[in-house]
Amino acid sequence: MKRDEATNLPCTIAKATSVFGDTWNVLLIRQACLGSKRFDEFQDELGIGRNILNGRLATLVDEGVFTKVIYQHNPERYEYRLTEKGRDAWRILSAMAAWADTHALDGFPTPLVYKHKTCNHRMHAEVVCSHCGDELNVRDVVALPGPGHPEFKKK
Amino acid sequence: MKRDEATNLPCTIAKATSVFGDTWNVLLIRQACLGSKRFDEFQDELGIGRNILNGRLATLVDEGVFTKVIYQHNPERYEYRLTEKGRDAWRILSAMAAWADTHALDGFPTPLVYKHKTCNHRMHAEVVCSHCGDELNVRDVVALPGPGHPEFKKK
DNA sequence: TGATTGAGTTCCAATTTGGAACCCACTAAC
DNA sequence: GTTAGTGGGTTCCAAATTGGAACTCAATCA
Repeated sequence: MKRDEATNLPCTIAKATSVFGDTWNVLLIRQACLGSKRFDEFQDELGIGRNILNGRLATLVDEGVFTKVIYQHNPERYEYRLTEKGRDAWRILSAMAAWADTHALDGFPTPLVYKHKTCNHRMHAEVVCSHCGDELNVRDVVALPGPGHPEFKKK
Repeated sequence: MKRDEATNLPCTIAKATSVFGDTWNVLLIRQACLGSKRFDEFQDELGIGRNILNGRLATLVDEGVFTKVIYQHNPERYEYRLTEKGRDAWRILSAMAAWADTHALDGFPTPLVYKHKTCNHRMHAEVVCSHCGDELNVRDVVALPGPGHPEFKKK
């Protein structure tokens, strides 16, 4: 099975991997969340090859994460802006940041800290239950077939 | 620049991509969160090639997401269990699930629903500010150089 | 007139995939 | 006591995907 056929598993996470299961995609979304918009900006900041960059931007536009917006005619120049889908991806990225801060830094100090403008405090992301607001742990969660599951009829 | 050199960017998200920036890694962690432990289980459920599977399991053990635990001598058989680092990755996966549920399903019904055993309710993940508890939006967050940032001295 | 900018595209060599077949140490079944 | 699994890999190879460098093209700048 190829990586992208995995998208067909009856699982929303698998669907998400078509966007997030690629380092460059994640980093591009990160840069965009931090304010980048232009081809060359992405290229300079990430050091990604121009051909690769071009391909990734195209798939992300395809996926609806970015839109191409013309900002100059003659010659035509486009910039890449996050859609709402793309902006919401920030939640995943900040969950990654929080995870890596506690688990992947091996004692090194964190390179980036985040501030929430709304409450004006330094913060990190927390992933909580939409019902009770408690932080999630694997062992407290059960997955059940939903209406779109192939075996849902089995009830 | 190669994908894995991106890990050196002064960014925790970039560090996280060494684990999450790969479809198979994400899917393997997903399966493990749902209960899988053995080589053949992973292989059957995901349809991943045995050679690829072997490589991914090795890197995930290396990254400290899984531990190899012997469960039978003669011949030796190992199973792959999530470490705490791996278990905490569930938060990222469930944030992905929530995102894909609202953005990547194109109106199809969701294949999987989640229940929180603690409060006994159907739920989805929400990503919130650790200080005020409000759901995060990109525009409300600023990133600032932290103690580990190369330009921190610039203050 | 000649450089520069912005956004790509083309080419090619090197790496990474994925599939299939093979291996090895045992155990169970006939 | 031979044959058929089982569990966890490894090897081989062809095909796809990378990444780097060079090239294009239209327009502007000095």
